[in-house]
Formats: sequence, structure tokens, C-alpha cells
Amino acid sequence: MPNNQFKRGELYSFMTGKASTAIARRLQKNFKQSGIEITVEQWSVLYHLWKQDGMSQQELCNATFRDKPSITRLVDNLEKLKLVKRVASKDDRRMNMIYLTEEALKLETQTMEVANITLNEALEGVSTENIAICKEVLQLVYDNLK
Amino acid sequence: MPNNQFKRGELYSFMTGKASTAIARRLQKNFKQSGIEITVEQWSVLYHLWKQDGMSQQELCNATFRDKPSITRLVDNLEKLKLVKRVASKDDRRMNMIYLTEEALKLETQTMEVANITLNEALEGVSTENIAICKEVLQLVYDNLK
DNA sequence: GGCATATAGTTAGTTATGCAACTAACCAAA
DNA sequence: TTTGGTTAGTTGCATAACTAACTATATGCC
Repeated sequence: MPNNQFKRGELYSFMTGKASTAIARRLQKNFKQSGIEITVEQWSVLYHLWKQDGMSQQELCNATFRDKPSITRLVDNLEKLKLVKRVASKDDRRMNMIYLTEEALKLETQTMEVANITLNEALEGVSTENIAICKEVLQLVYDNLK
Repeated sequence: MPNNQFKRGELYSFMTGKASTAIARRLQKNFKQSGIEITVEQWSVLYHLWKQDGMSQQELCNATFRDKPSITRLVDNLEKLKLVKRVASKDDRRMNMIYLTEEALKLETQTMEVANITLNEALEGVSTENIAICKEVLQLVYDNLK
């Protein structure tokens, strides 16, 4: 059990996720400054749809690590913003396939640029090796708990 | 600029903070299973008060990386639960000093035990060196953006 | 003392999250 | 085909977050 001797402070910094909160806040701020009027949560949904358009809500739940009500409401808001459309599946009428609108397609390049800038701000001064190790640890933590 | 060549997937896993979300959810679940009826956010405030009782709300903002309205409402809810008390400072009447109640003092040992168990679940299979590197990276990210 | 400014905290409005309960559609076994 | 269980999505309720605007107190400069 090599992990039993963790001290409180270490524990706490892991628990709270200050780093990811800080990244999300900065991304939101950078979106705003670029005149992009979406939330980072909405962006995280669009992100997966840019990779693969026409996902079901359940697939978006898995992809974004959110529960079903969260996705329902995010899709609600994205629909209000005319960025996505719900289309009932022909094969299985329980399912909504979520499709990007023209306007959402246009957002991809611009938002990804802002996201990359934000990430570079965040990772300034961090070595490539350590970033890789950090990613690996976070992935393991996620796998341990999901 | 060693960080410019990041690929989307890497970027995204950093952005979303799935690992910290997963830890927070697991901690909440473990609290519930132990019969502890507080939220992880409330716990994070109590955590700092256990270290130093009688902090002001502004100090709690800095410590927990939350804004003032968030702390106002967390303290509201903690007061409703009779876990803390607001006491107006004599030196500066703008300030509320937040004090733990007897009941909150009793919660420390039990919740810290649950938190330690949760952390061990999360970090199972991760080497001590890599945990240290990961912490270091997250701290740097936080410092870059805060 | 009096006025401008800064700081501590609150309130209001919108968005997001988690949980539980619900509806609708699908599916498989009797 | 009917019944019972499962899956996809929605709704209601409570908590929490960010922004902006607000009140009240303190401070510093004239």
C-alpha cells in the first residue's frame, strides 16, 4: 500500500481539482474575449460532435462523463442557441441523434484555436515528459473510479 | 514553444478534468455510504476551518479557490446545518469570522478517514514518483492561470 | 470633517450538476 | 400477444458556480 501515507495537503489538492477549474475559467474568459458566446460545458459537447456528428445523447453522456439529465439540458440550451438539432432516430425512436447546425460547424476552427491558446497558457514551463506523466496519472485515476 | 504541438485529445482531457470530477463524485458517494450528510463542497470549506478556525469569508474564498457569492451560500448552507457560525469581527465590522460548531469538530476525524480511503481508491496502481510529478504539474498549471 | 475609493459580504439571474422519479419505446420470454 | 425488464430521454428538486450589481464599512487624501 504505497499510497496510504498521503498527507492532508496532498490529498486536498487532488480532491479539489483547482487546476482543472482554473483551466475551465480561463477558457471561458478567453471565449468571451474572442466574442464566442458559449459556455465551456456547451463547448465540450460541441467538441465531440465535431469529431463525430450525429451522436445520441447517451453517447454524449459517455463521451463527456456527464449524466443524462445534464446532457438533456445542455442539448436544450444548445438547441436554443441554434447550434444543434435533435433528430429522432429511425431505427430506435427512443434515441435522439444530435446534429450540428451550419453555425456550429463554423465555430470549430475559432474555438479550437482559443482552446489551444488556453492550453499553452496553462502548460507554460511544464516539460513534455511531465505532461505525459500527468496525463497518464489522471487517466489511471479516472479508470480506477469510473 | 514546446507545448504548441498538442493534439486535440490531449488538450481535451486536460480541459475537462474528468479525474477530479470522478474523485469528487466518489468522495460524495463514500460520504453518503458512511452516513455523512454534507456535500463535497461543504466539506472543502470545513477542511480549511479544521486547519484554522475563525477564517473570514474572503480567506475562505482564497483557500478554496471560489468566488465570494459561492462562499456566501456555502456558509449559508453550513449555518443551516448548524456546522458553522458567522461572527462579525470586532476589528472590522465588514468581516464575518466563520467558526466551527461542536458538531462540525466531531466530523473531522470521520470525514478525513473517508477522504483518505477515497484517495487510495483513486491512486491505486499509481507510483509515488508519478503522483509527485502529477501534483507538481497541476500546481504549475494553477500558478500559471490563477 | 468630508469625499473618493477600496474592501467584505449579499442578492439576483442564468447555467450546470447530481439524484430520484417518471414516460416512452424496445425486447425477450411465456 | 401480453407481460416484465431494460434502455433513452425528460422533469423536478436541491446544491453549486459565475457575473454583475448592490449595501455597508473602512481607509486615505484633501
